[in-house]
Order: sequence, then structure tokens, then C-alpha cells
Amino acid sequence: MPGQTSRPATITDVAARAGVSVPTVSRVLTGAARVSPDKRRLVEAAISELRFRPSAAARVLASRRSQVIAVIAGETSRYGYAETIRGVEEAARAVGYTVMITVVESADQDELDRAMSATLSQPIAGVIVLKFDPPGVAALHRVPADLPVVALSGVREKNIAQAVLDETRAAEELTAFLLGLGHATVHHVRVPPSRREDGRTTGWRRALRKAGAEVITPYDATWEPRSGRAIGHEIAADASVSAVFCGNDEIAMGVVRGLNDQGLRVPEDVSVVGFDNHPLAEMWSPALTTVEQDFAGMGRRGFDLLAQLVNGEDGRTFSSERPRLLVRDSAAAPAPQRG
Amino acid sequence: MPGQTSRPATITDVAARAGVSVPTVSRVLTGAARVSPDKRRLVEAAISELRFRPSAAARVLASRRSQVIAVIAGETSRYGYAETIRGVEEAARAVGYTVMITVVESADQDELDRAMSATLSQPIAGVIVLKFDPPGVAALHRVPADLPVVALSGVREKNIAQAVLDETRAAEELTAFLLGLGHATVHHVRVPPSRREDGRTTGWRRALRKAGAEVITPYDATWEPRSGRAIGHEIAADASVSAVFCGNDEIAMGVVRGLNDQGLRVPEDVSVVGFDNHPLAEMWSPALTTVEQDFAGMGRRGFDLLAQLVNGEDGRTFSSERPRLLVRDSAAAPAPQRG
DNA sequence: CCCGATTCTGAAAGCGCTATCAAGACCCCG
DNA sequence: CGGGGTCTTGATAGCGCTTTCAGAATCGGG
Repeated sequence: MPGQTSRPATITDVAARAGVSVPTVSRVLTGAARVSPDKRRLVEAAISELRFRPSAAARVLASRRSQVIAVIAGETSRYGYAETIRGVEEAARAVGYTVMITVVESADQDELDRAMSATLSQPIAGVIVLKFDPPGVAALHRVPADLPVVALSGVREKNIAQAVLDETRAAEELTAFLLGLGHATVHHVRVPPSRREDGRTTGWRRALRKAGAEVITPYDATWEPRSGRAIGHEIAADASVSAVFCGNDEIAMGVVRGLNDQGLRVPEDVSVVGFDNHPLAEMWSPALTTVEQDFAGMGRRGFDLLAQLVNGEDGRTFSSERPRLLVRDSAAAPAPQRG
Repeated sequence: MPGQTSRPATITDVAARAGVSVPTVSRVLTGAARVSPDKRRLVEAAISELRFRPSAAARVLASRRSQVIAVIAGETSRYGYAETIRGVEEAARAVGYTVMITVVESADQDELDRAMSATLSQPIAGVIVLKFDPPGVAALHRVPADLPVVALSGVREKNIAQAVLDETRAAEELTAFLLGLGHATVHHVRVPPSRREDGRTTGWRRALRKAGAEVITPYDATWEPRSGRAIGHEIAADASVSAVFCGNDEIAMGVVRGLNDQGLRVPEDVSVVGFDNHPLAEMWSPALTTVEQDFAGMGRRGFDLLAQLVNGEDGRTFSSERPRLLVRDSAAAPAPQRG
């Protein structure tokens, strides 16, 4: 058996081995046209004997179709990002697609182009952009117009195919919940926003307005939990704060820790709620009241939407998911001595 | 300006526009051979005017070289996995490579082949396997022999290029630290192991043996923090437990929470240490004593190693990283009334 | 038993690029 | 001023597959 370890088998080898023509092998590969059962059997046998694996590069070149999609994101490691990507990958894998990951760290044009060009020159069927942060937003604008693209984010927008997680409504519900507990107002610690104002902040503001509560300028946190801790220290020094809505659970945990550092108890002295339902949120002491965000689900739907676009189906559709409020132990009625 | 929105420009279009031959354009693209400055300028102008972006598919087909690597992992979302992948992507992007992600959920051969074949038929330069769990190990065995491959894991092995994070030593140090605090022995809660015995368990056992301490059968946790909490409940009921070494920080947080649920304090009643230095470990109350694992660094080195292999350089090398012990507040001398 | 309709199959032509090779241009030195 | 380099360039031939397109084979109905 010569050629065992030599170069990988090509479609020509398979055709020769099976005693058929190259196009016939191609036909059984793609399933595009009918092939008689006996030839099909011969071809399949040859394929497995030769351990033939079609070259995606050649395939793409000839067919002008690809089974790869690119995911462009400003981050990959934090909870929301990682889960979203997991959802995309899962849905993609289920239908034989592979996903490429490209991280865009900066919104600067040149850096962006450099980071994206390697990926965009790959043969990809479409792009999914995680529009969670400024680099994501910038990346979205630089995707070539001829490529199908789906944006994933927390806020709806026009003229673009997207899957969204309705942050605004979730934030509004959560804030209203806090207000319902009797807090005069709710302070907000926001995570780095993707635009002038993210959905979480909008929802929070909206709930406050509806209730006629005072809207206090939000604190700005980074993605690092320790930035939340520092803000917790600030908040501890301000006796007017009785309830805090944090942009995500990790920041909320930092805030709680910062409050504890200063001898304040949650929820007895200050109520704190998070966002996302991070796996550790329920482990935290006190268990964090938060709102669940189905990132993986958004990722899956985003892929499904992209698949539709790739197949030339309608694309202006978008799917929104209803968030679920998780009432746990970190929020309670306000303490009389604060605020 | 016709063809503005029509099909993307090809190298032929560029050549025509610049008034040179196709190979000349190719030469400025690849930088493989010298081109006179004036022709180079012409070509570059044509490229940017036409917004030409070379087709990676055609390139791969003609040159038999690819700028894409595949990362195969059993997971993508948990801390260690996500960080490792982040490191790989970072190093890859720095030199113009793109990374493809493939998740292998099961170690079952058929499922594995199905999940991997989509990726392996892509034109990839090499593969990085996260050998953290059984699916990862199984995947490693099914990578075609002709493809450069690097394994990433916590334990060294022979005959394979790999980047490792020396878990065994780290676990040994951490266990020895606990023993040094005066604990008679240290209990272990292990995360799903990648083989008969993972490095963390080995290091723990080794430290115990060296100290002549009793080796108690480990508790088995899943990757879910809540499994740690359940184990915390078990541990609370066993008064002989005074120190617990958890396979990772997330499990440790679960264990601490489980202990708290039963009215036990950490570290006053029981000492608990984690592993990895998860971003929330220092936020936790008490701040978790743990050992830092530079997953991203391992990912970067893994990529560098793979790049060497791809370039035909020696590959048996492997880089190991020295873990760093982080002593915080979750471990203390044993309480006299327990154990 | 003939003819058009239906399957199935193979020859040939690319897909967009790189690799090879040989030809032309230019240089230097004896 | 001729011979042997060194550079730069273009013609040509694929890379491994899919896609026409047309021919061969089979079938059914009148």
C-alpha cells in the first residue's frame, strides 16, 4: 500500500480508486446531483479507504461558498462574551459550520483594519459582530458590504440584521423592583458602554423617570471586578445611597465587597443588584438579585439569522429574548438610618 | 466607475489596472521576491483603489500554506479555557494568523470525528488542543499525523509538543502551605480530571505523602460552582475536615458558600483554598488563598511553539511556567474544636 | 418499435492565486 | 566591447475542487 504516509489523497485519487470520474465523486461529496447507488457505494468505500478529506480551500474556490463564519468581538473571556460565542459555536457546529474568532481591542481605524483584514481575507460565509463595546461597534462599520452580517447586542437598531437581548426592559424591571422595595432612588454603576448610552442605563433611567425618582449620574466601572470594589468604597462614604444597580454581576460583587470593606452590610444597609446571572451570582453572600441574560441563546439565534442571510433569505428580522428577574438576597427595603 | 458594487476585484484586475503582470502583483502581495519601487507603487495604488483583498482560499490552494490555526477544546466559556484561548488568539493575531474554534463535547469517537471533520477539512496550518479534559485528550489522538499539533495542559507528557502550566508543583506548594499552618491533613475537592489523575490531585497527594499526612479520597466536583456548594454541605457535616484544597476557585467559592450555609466560618472553622486565581477570587469574602495560573501565557507560548513547528523548526520543546502562590484570607491555622 | 423525456455520467473549463522558469534588461570587469 | 553575472519581469502551468454542458443509457407511451 504505497502512499500511506505520503501526500493526502485528492479527489482524483478517489475517482481513480473507485473507477469513476472526478465529477461523480464531487457529486457524492456535495449531494448536489443524483448518483447511482452502486457508484455511490464505490466512491464511499474509496473515500474511507484513502481517508480522503476534501480540501475546503479548493471547494471554496470552485464553489464560491464557505462553511466558515467569523465572530468579531472586543473580548472573548468575560462571561457575557464567552457565553455568546459559545452559543454561536454550538449552533454553527450543529450544521457543519466552523467559527473563526477575531478580537478587536481598539476602535482605532488602523488597528481595526489590521486585526480584521486577516480574517476578512479568509473565505467566510458571513460575520457575527458582538456589538457590546466601542471596538465592536467600530468593527461592524468596517465589514465589507457584500458580506452577510449579523450584530448581537443589548439594544435594537434599524437597518441591520441582529439578535438582541432586551437589556433596556430588563434594567427597567430591575430598577422598578428596587423602587418597589421602598428606595427613594436607585444609583447605577455602569459597565463600559457601547455607545453614548447603553440599554442598561437607559432602562434604569426610564424606570426612575416613570417613578418620579431622582436620576443621579452613574458611577463608571471598567470590566474589572476590582473597579466595582473601589466604587463600593465611594458609595459607603455616601449615606444617601440606599440601592445600587450594577451593570453586571461581577461589578456587583466588587461593589458588595467594597461596601463590606467599610463595614456596611448588604442588603441591611445597602441593597445591591447585578445583571446577567453570572454562575457565581447565586454563590455569593448574599446571593445576588439579578436578571438572567441568555447570552448563549442570543448567540445561537444570531447564527441562525446569519445562516438565513447566507441562504439569501430575508434578513431584516431580529429576535428578542425576554429577560427573567431573579430575586435573591442582596436587595431589601431601605434601612431607615441611611438615605 | 463601473463595477463599484459588482464582484470583488481579483488579482487579475489589479494587474490590469497597474499595467503589470499577475505574478508581479503576487510578488508585492507576498513580498517573496523583489519588485522595482515604481511598479510596486503602481500595484499598491491599484490595490487600494480597487479595494482588493486577496482570496485566502486561492492562496492556500496555490501555496499550500495557511494562516489559520484551529483550537480544539472541550469548553470555551469557563475561566481557564477562555483565558487560554484568549492567549492563543492574541499571539496568533500578532503575527497575522486567525484562529478557528472547535468545541468537542464528548470523547465518543463518532461525535468527535463529526465535530472535528468540519474543522480539519479547512485549510489549517496547525492545531492547538486544550488537553484539560477527556474530550480534549481524545481529540488530540484524532488529529491527523501530518498536521503540526501542540497540546496545552497541566501535566507534562512525552513525545508531544506542548506548553504546560505546572499544576502538580503548584498543587504541592499549596497543600504544603496548608500543612504548614498546622492542619493534620488536607482534603481535596477535584474538578473533572483529564485522565486517571490530574496534576492538581497528584501534587496534593505528593505533599501529603511527603509530610506523612493521611490521604483521604477526594470529593468529585463538576465544573459548576453549585456542585462545590453541595460538597460544602457534606464537609460541614464531617468534623474531621479542617482544610480543603479545591481544584479551582469557582468550586472553592461554592464550597465556602456551602460551609457558610451550615453556619461554619472560613477560615476560622475550616480553611479553604482554590486554584487559578479567578478574577473574583480576591473579591470573595474571605479573599481566596489560591495559586495563580497564567493561562493566557500558556496559550501564547502554545501558539509560538506551534508557529515553530509550522516553520519546520524543532518541536519537542515545551515551556513550563512557574506558578505563584497567593496567600489571602481563606486559610488559617486549624480550629481546636474541629478535627 | 420508434421517439422524446428522463437519468446518470464524464470531458472540459474554470475559481484566484503562487511557483517555476526562461527571457530581457542592466551591470561590471577584463 | 564582449562574456558572464544579477535583477526584474511575464508566460505558463498547476493547486483540488465544482460547474456547466453534452453524450450515453434507460424508460415509457403511442
